[in-house]
Amino acid sequence: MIRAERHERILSELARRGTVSAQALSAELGASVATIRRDISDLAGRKALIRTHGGASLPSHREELPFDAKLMTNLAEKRRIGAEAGARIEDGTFIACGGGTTVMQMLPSIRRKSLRLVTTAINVALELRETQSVEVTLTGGTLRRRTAETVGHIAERTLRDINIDVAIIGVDGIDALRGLTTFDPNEAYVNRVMLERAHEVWILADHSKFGEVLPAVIAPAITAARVFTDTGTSDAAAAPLQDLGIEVIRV
Amino acid sequence: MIRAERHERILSELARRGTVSAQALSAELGASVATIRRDISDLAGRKALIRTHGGASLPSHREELPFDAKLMTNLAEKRRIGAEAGARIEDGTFIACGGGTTVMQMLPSIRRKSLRLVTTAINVALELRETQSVEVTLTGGTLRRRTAETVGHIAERTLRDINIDVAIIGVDGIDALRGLTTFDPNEAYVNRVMLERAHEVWILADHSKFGEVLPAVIAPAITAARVFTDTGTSDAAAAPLQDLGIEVIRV
DNA sequence: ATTATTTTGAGCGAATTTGAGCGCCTTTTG
DNA sequence: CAAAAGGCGCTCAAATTCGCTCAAAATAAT
Repeated sequence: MIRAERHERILSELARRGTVSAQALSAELGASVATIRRDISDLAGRKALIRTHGGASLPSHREELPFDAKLMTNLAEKRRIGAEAGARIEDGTFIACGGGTTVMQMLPSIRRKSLRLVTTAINVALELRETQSVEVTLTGGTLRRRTAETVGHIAERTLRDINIDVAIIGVDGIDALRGLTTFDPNEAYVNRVMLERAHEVWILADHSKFGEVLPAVIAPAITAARVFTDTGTSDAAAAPLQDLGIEVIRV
Repeated sequence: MIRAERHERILSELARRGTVSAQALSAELGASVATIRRDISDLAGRKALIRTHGGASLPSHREELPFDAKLMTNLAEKRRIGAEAGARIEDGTFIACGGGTTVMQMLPSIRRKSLRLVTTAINVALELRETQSVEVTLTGGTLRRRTAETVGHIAERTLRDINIDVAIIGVDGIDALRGLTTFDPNEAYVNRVMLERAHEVWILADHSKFGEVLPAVIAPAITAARVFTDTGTSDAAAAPLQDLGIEVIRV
């Protein structure tokens, strides 16, 4: 295992558990305690975590950090989900997407494709800025601080003027009976418009999102859609969706 | 296996896993470690990945913004110009701005103000993301790679629906006879709309911009406007503008 | 078919990383 | 409060990886 991978897994564990011991990491990652301690020192130098006696803990002010805790949770799963969805996109497609953490993990795969993309998220725009083969359009609108996504009537109107081939959205809750949900009503509404305007809908959701029902409703029921998730999603969780005729892709 | 195919597989593995070791790739692709290392070097040269000891990791494309302060010419002047313009903005104003390097230097001084701002530039949005007191709206539109600004009919339409108090734009060329100019025609046009929609126009231009005439015309003639520049701008350069009744503020 | 060019794999010294050992220090526990 | 336990910083040797050269192999050109 190379250093970068250990660093990533340390941050991922940290995001999940809040604190980690060098001992435990050593056992989990199969590296000596000395190496783990060196890694922790490296990451502490980058302010990605706080070094503590015996291990490390999450930094206090998450906002200013290079590694967002939410981005690091279930990172490996999100990568696989994103890569799988990205690999299935065909050249020439017109894509719409938001800025969820799983959607972000899709971007490395679409960088080599030739397509057009409209997004509400400045993160996505930034990440694809250098990519020659992808034409990026921003919806515009009011900027939400928490997610760096744009919402409101401007975003909505932009989307209504575009014929989208595939809408790819990450959701915070997916439930066969209660539909797709998220935290912010404004974002939910923009996502809903995206779904309405799209010929095809792909949903990215890691296993932790299944059965979750959150306040803001994107879609009250799931109809035609492809759901991408990880192998951590049980058959029992996937079955209700498949009964609705929805394709569930587990990677 | 041909080289292009290996490159493709390496990038695809990287998208899936986030990091890869040369060892693992060698086994998976059936090529020697030496060849894999050469491939990684090639891809690193194209900035498609980051070479690390023992393998490679995904690149982060977010830190290569054109507004890197280190690369900026006349930085000190731009800071003074931006600070002066920012200081003159009153609370409650509705501002429009682009994303020029000088405009970026204005942002620190508007952090503490309470105002609304519409911008074409994702950098501005990103910079003000954490600022509670400033409500940020993005115009949306097609993303220009070089400047990270949005242009086109979407940006234009957003601006046409807003009554702007002050439009603050950085220009690449300012000349009393030939007007305001910049490099990109698309950006020039969006800036023109911004000027039309604004009750007041403030122009930020360091001394190097005076007398410059560039291909894309923002405004063929300068009418009512305030020009902010540095003390490096000579009286001779400022006089023609002042003769037109334009206020030139040198800081 | 033969020659020229490019690509690949292996070998080797240099550089980097890793893991273990050993006093010293911090935390815990009785 | 003192002793024990565990963690830290440090050094050093072993293990890996790197950069480089060179010959074999594959590919392209004549």
